[in-house]
Amino acid sequence: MRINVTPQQLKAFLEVAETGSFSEAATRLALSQPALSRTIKAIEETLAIRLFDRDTRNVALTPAGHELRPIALRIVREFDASFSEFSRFVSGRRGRVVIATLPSMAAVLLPGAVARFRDTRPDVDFQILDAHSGSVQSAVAEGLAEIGLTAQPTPDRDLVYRPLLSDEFGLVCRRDDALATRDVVSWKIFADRPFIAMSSGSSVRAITDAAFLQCGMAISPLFECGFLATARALVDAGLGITALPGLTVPLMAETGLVWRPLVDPTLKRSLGVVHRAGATLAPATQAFIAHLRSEVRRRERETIVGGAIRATDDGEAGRG
Amino acid sequence: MRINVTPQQLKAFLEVAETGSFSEAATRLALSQPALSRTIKAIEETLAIRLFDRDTRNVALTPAGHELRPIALRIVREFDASFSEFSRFVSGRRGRVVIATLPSMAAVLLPGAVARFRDTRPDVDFQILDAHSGSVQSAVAEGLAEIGLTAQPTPDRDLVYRPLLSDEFGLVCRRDDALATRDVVSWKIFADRPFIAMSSGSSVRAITDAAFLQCGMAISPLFECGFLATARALVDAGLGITALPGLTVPLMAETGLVWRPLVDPTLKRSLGVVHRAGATLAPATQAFIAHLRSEVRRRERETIVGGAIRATDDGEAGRG
DNA sequence: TATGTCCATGCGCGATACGCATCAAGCGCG
DNA sequence: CGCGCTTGATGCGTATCGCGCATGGACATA
Repeated sequence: MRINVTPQQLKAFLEVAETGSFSEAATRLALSQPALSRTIKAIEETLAIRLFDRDTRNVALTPAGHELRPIALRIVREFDASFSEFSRFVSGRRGRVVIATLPSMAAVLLPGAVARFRDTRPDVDFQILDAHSGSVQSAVAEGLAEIGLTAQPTPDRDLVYRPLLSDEFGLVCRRDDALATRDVVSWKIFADRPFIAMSSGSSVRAITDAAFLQCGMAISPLFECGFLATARALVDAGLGITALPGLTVPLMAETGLVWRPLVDPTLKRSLGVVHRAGATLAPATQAFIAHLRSEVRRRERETIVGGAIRATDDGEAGRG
Repeated sequence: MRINVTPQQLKAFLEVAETGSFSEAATRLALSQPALSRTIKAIEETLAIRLFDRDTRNVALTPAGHELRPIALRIVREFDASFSEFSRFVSGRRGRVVIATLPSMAAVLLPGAVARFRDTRPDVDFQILDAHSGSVQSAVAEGLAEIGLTAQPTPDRDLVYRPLLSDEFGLVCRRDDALATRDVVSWKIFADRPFIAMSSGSSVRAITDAAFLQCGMAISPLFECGFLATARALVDAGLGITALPGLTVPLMAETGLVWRPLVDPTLKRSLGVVHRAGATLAPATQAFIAHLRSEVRRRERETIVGGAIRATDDGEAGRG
């Protein structure tokens, strides 16, 4: 004899109780009548009590049956409700996405991506922790965030990195700067002009340092900024120029600043998703990553359409 | 693949989640480790999502596992609580006993029986409907009461009657009546003395009518009473004498009335339990019927001990 | 009395669940 | 650095279960 009753059996019991007929209940349950007879018998044996007084003509609940009915109803409903709710989680329609991200991603790519994602999945909540690249990595490693959006991290066997987009570095200067009219600018320009650097530990700084090393230049920064807004303000004030990835362009859209590709060398940072190795991601999170990829593809298409858009507008600005 | 998850499986899931080990959980579940591995795998396939990130060294909940845990806990607890409560019903420790009963049983036998029954089963509630014998029968037949305590009913294929005790008829007169000193009295006495009858439809009246018929006497009642208390008061007032079953003696214990067995013929009414044929009785009700039988046996023992007790006291009066 | 309906049961088959034995992968100790 | 222990996964054989089909028995209706 089975030790416990299953929800299936309770549903069978309820169906018989409701219809007052084994045959009818069996039909509704898509089961043969003999099978249902035995199912009820099995429950009765498990519970050690008769649930229906039945002869060939009538089927009626015993007192025990009456007692069981509300219990079975409650359990079956709870069961169904719980698993239908859980299935919403499984399909990614419900959940919480916790993301650690670089400030540039947080400010530029994420808001629109999250907003559009929630258009179709309003019951997915987000928690966004913005931090510099090192902190992003550790937040993911410690489980504070499920995924991180950051530059390619130092190899770590406990972390998985998958690239999302390539972010090309360019010169940022005032609109009235002579450089503003050039199609491209060489990194060597920083030998002649004051350089405003991002602070150590940021992924941008790592790249600019590498660029100068590659060009054989020893550049001493005029300023070191922790925030893009600071760097932007300094450039705007005419104190110098800087090099920033293209992703940050939208942040300067409303200022008088201009972004021009830097060449010799052309440098890109890889931005992508990190998460713990061996840790399954929540369905909503997986869905969001897929959504991010489509967002990136959309951005790339729009960028290709015309250079004009690239410098003055972007996908985000074009949206309500 | 099984269509639905069983509480068993949820318990297995919770055990693994709690112990963080398949082997340990399998031991606690009294299951082999391979069986548990397959159980978890089955749940994951049913829910179409991975619940544990596991390798040979670590077992950790996935986001879906974290999501499922409180759900599983709630369901399992509800399940266990419901069935442990239900088992109290099955064992007769909880429930409601609805009894239709003759007034004499209601007043004499039942109070003590119910009180003692509830000493050991405090969670069994009682509903007692007192009515005359015909009403008792119909109350049971209509399902208003689960069982009836009444005189043997007219045969009815929808009702089952099982005798509980034999209730001998006796004379009821004032203590200062000459009859009070007799050991026994003949029914013929009613030819010479005013007779106070119970109203038609009562089981007592049916017997007294039969007695007079058997003795070839045509007795016209002085009064017809619906209630025993009325008959008692009339006898007490010296307006006549009456014949009542021994069970009603305790009701007269505090009055100046005396009960003496009536002979020629010795008449007894059979009192017992009726219930609907084919209707399973609730466990608490069955237990109460069994308890009633033991109560009756106890009464009979006490009655046998001495006639003195019979006339002036009874089992009920001896109880605090 | 004949017939139809309804629940129970015998029977056989396919699916399931389990334990045993074994495998593959990591960790720890010597 | 390798051996052994531990742990979860998997192949395999067996016992049990759950189901449908066919049938039986009881009752109501005509």
